[in-house]
Amino acid sequence: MTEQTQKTEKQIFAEFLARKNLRDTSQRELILDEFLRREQHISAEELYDVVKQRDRTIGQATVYRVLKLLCEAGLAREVNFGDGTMRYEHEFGHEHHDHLTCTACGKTIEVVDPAIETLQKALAEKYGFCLLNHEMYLYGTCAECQGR
Amino acid sequence: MTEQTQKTEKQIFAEFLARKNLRDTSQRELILDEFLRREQHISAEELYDVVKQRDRTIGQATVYRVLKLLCEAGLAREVNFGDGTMRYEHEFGHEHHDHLTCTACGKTIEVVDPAIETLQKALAEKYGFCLLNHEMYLYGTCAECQGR
DNA sequence: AAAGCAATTGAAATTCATTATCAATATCAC
DNA sequence: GTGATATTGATAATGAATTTCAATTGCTTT
Repeated sequence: MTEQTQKTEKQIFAEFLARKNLRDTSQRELILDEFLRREQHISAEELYDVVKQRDRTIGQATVYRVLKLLCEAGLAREVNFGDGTMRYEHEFGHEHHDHLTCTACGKTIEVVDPAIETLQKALAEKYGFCLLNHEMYLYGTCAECQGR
Repeated sequence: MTEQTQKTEKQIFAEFLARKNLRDTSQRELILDEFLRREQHISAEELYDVVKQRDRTIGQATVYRVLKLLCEAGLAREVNFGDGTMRYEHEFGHEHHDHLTCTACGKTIEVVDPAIETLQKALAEKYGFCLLNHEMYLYGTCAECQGR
C-alpha cells in the first residue's frame, strides 16, 4: 500500500523536476524519501537530522531548498503552529484539512467539517470576497489530558 | 468617545502593573498610548518606529517587552499571518474575531460567524476535545481587487 | 565516451525577528 | 530621602531561514 503511494509521489516529483528543467539528484531523492517515511508534520531541522543519518555530507540549506520544491510540486504543505518554526506535512493523498491540537500534550488531529467550509465561503461572500483558501487551528484539551 | 476608552485601558494597565508589583514607567505609558492610537494590527518594529518619534532614547527591546505585558494584561492580542512577523491588535473592547484577508491588496477585515463558532465547538467535542480557543484565517480576493 | 555548460551542492556568512545579558538608572515603599 | 529592586537601553546572542559562492555534478550534445 505504501509502496504504491511512494512510487507515485516519487514519480510526481520526477515529473515536476523534468517539467521545470531541474535535475534529479541523489540529495533530492533522499530528502523526499525520508519526508515520505513520516506521517506527522516535521520541521526542516528535524528532517535535516534524520537525513543526516543516511548521508552525513548533506547540507541543511539543501533540506530547506528541497522542502520548498516539494511544496511547489504539490507534495508538501507548510503549516504554521505559531511557535516560530514552519512545519511540513504530506499534501498528496491528503485532502484539505484543518488542525485540532491539544494544548497539554501537543497531539494534533487532522479534521474537516464540510458545514464549516460552506459557512466560511458564505461569510467571505457576505463581505464581497471570493474565498481562495483558509487556515483553521482549533486548540483545546484532549480526552486523555482532561482526566487530570 | 476614544478618550473614555483610552482612560479605561490605561487604568486597566495601571491596575495590572500594581497587581503584579511592576512599576509604572514613562516608557510603558508612552508605548501603550501609541499602541492605542492605531486601530489596525501593528508589529513590534512598526510600533517602535512611531514611539521613537516621541522619545528618541527608547530601546526596541522595551517595545517588545511592553507588548508582552499588554497581552498579559488582556489589552493586546498576538496575530500571526504567517509572514514571519508577529503582529498585535487591540483586545479590550474588541470581542473575539477571525480575519478575512485579501491576498491581492492585503486588506484585512475582522469577522465573526456564531454558526461557525458553534460548529467548531461541536467538531472538537466529536474528537473528545474541550475547545479552548481557535484561530481562523480566510484568504481571498476582495470586491475591488476582483475588478481587474 | 568526452566535453561543456548550467544546475546543484555544502559551508559559511547573512538576514530578520526576537530574546537574553548586564551595567546604569529610575521607581516606589518605607 | 534612602535603599532594595525593577526597569531600561545598548549590545550581544539566539534560532529559523536565506543567500553567496566556489567546487562539484547532472545532463545534453557531440
